[in-house]
Amino acid sequence: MNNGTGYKTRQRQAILDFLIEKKDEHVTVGNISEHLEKDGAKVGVTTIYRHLDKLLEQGLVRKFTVDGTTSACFQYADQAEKCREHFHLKCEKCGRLIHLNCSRTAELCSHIFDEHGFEIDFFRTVFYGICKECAYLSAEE
Amino acid sequence: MNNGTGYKTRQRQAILDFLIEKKDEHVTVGNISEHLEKDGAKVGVTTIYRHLDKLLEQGLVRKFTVDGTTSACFQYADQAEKCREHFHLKCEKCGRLIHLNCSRTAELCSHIFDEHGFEIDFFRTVFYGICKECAYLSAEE
DNA sequence: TTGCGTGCAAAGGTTTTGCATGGCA
DNA sequence: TGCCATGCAAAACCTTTGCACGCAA
Repeated sequence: MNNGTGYKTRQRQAILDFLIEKKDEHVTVGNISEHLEKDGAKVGVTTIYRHLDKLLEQGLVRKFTVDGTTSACFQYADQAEKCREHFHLKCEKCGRLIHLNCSRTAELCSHIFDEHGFEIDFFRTVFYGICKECAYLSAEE
Repeated sequence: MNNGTGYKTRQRQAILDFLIEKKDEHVTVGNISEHLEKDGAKVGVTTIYRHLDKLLEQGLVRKFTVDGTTSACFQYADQAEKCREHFHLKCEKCGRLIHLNCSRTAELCSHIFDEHGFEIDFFRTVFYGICKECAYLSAEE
């Protein structure tokens, strides 16, 4: 049986390494391409897109869109399995991804399912907003 | 003094009418263009983009991006104000957008702000999942 | 008449697809 | 060897810009 990761290739490893290195921030295809080229390990953008699609399916990366930007953002999904049980908050200013471990969200989820008949996809759903630090910084100005 | 609305033209009116008609939904430039063409009141996309930019400046429409979509979404601002108070559920199967008017979500939001210091952007945040109808249909098979 | 509004065509950027070649297993 | 992976080129999109012409005031 295939585990779905396909062949081990230089390209796949380079992309994954970069995503893991930048796991605390989100990166675009442009970022990946640029970085790998500087590293002397150039990978065609087509390949990058195709690997990101696969990683997305496997739940190893998450994909976001950020207002005001043109290209999609990707971020390594650390502890992917655990992330199916909680929500994620994405700060629209600093781009930080916060894992919200809070029983109240689980309750809301059950409520939405029981009363509204809607089953939430934890992996895909992201709360966008402004984090504490960024709110503080902008209030200072 | 200029009120910033510019000349009254057929095109501006047609775009505004459509935005108001669809005030409960997110519409894209493609939606607007398509609709106006079917209506026999075709407006060039360039003009649509330019008007949306102006309406944005005047605060008459809101612009945002939704995960999983390629083009920007716009919504008439009147209704948009109401949409700041509730969450949106998007079915991953049928694509339907549901406005969730439920006090429990407001409570969760206050909780997240008070306890976790994160201010949710209602406008951008969308819950992805499977709606009642689609769950029922797929269970039947 | 004046100057903004309009829309075609073209450009710029992101993402996808076709296809021949390369490389893992 | 048998597939999958790769990457170039081209296509498909979305959005913006340049420019000549149209039209509201």
